Amino acid sequence: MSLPKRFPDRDEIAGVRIEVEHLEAGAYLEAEGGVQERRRLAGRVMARRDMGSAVFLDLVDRSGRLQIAFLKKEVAKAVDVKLGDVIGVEGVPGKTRRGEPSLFADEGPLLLSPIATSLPDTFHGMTDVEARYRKRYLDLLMNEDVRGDFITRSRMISAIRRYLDDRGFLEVETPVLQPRYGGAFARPFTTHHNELARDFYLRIATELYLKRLIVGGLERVYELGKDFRNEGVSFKHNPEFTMLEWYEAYADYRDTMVLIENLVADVTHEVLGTTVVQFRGSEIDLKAPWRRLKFADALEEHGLWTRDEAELRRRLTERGIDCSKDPTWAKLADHALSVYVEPGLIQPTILHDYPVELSPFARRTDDDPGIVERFEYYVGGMELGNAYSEINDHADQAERFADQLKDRAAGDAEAEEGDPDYVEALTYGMPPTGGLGLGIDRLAMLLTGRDSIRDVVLFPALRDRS
RNA sequence: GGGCCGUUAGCUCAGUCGGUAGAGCAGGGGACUUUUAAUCCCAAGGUCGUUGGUUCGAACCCAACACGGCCCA
Repeated sequence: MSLPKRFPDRDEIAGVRIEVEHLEAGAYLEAEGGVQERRRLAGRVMARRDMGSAVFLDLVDRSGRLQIAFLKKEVAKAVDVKLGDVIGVEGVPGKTRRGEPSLFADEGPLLLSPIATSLPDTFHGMTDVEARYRKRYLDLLMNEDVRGDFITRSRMISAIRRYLDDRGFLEVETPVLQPRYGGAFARPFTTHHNELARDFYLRIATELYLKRLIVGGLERVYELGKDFRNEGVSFKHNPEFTMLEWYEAYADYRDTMVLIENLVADVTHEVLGTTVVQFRGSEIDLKAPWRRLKFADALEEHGLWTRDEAELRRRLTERGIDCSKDPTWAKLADHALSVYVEPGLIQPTILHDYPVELSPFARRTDDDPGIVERFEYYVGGMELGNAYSEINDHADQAERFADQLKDRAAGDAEAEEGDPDYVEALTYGMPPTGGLGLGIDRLAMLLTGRDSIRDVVLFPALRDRS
């Protein structure tokens, strides 16, 4: 026997539920003239209450859950479905005598796809964290809140696209396979192209390609896609993660600050109906404007602002910090920041004016050549992203790459390798440009109130179970 | 990398002092005229994460390993 290949003219369960909301107990949904309305629903059977000559099913689709009532004896006797079957039903919407919104089916359900195994416990759901990640389809099926979180994530992403599209940004796609990697401090994944007989890196950022497009005159571009970093896994790190980068010609980092704080606030309000979120035990308000804090002031608050490498190392070591893996001043300052400053940045904070050593693509400030026009923005003690006024002078950029190579020689494996092809692009001239990156998974954590990136990534990276 | 915790039926969990495996839900069979985790009866369901060790005997004690979680670095 062949099962149906389609179930046309389907209604959404949530919509039917709203339609019957106003009815009295025991009433049916009627159109003008007293004719009973009919609706067609499809979904998964998530509960069954069998009375013998009356059968009740709970049917679940993406939008919600509704009871299906089979009250005619012959029909009820023929209802042969088990928990987890995918069925289609047709009937009259209404409320039972006890007031439960229901679809009253006058014929048996149409089996669309039978379950060949058993669903997890429908009362306790699936709670084993490892099982939830490995069999996400069951997690989504059994846990409505999980389903809701991924719907929230999806809405958030489309709202971000809409926000940028409406402001004249062009969505573009640049290579995932790159002959050189750059645009961030991270170790890459390596792969091999057989025909071209060469290795490629999976991108760690889209930055250098997107800025070539600014050279090319596209003026406002963004890319929303996966980056890959061959690093540890934690509550805020997954080896592949979703990143938004945008570049805006004729803007500087102050313009970018205003754009990002408004984007996050507006997108959050559009998705959640409020700018207030709960995250890791804190109530956080994402509405603009956000607090501004200078990098140097942030470290000075903790008595850690000095440009002297030995002195900074001494102060950190004095406090019990292991600096053995921090070969440069830049690494030490970054370490100090992540230990003493970041965890305290709970309400949205724009940390700006970074030391030049940490920022190989950012333009120097007018006042101090050791400081660059760069900011990172933090919420809930977590970095959401990074932005700067982009270097558009080829000689300056070449010099920064050279400085990075010195750091590399000093033992910093994450320092930039340089990219002569990118420097060449800059020799053709690039308009002054503001650029920004935003960690999409981390923003999704904030909007869903989840503590772990694994709860907002559908299929998080796990070890093999051998 | 370190510490702690966990891993028993498809799922959620018990398992006492080391004496040979239990429940609920799901699945199978049956009863039942409006149920809400419906209820009731019957039968079935297991490589106790893996590998070693101790012991007359190990789900339980010991070691290593695997996977996961939390905390620390």
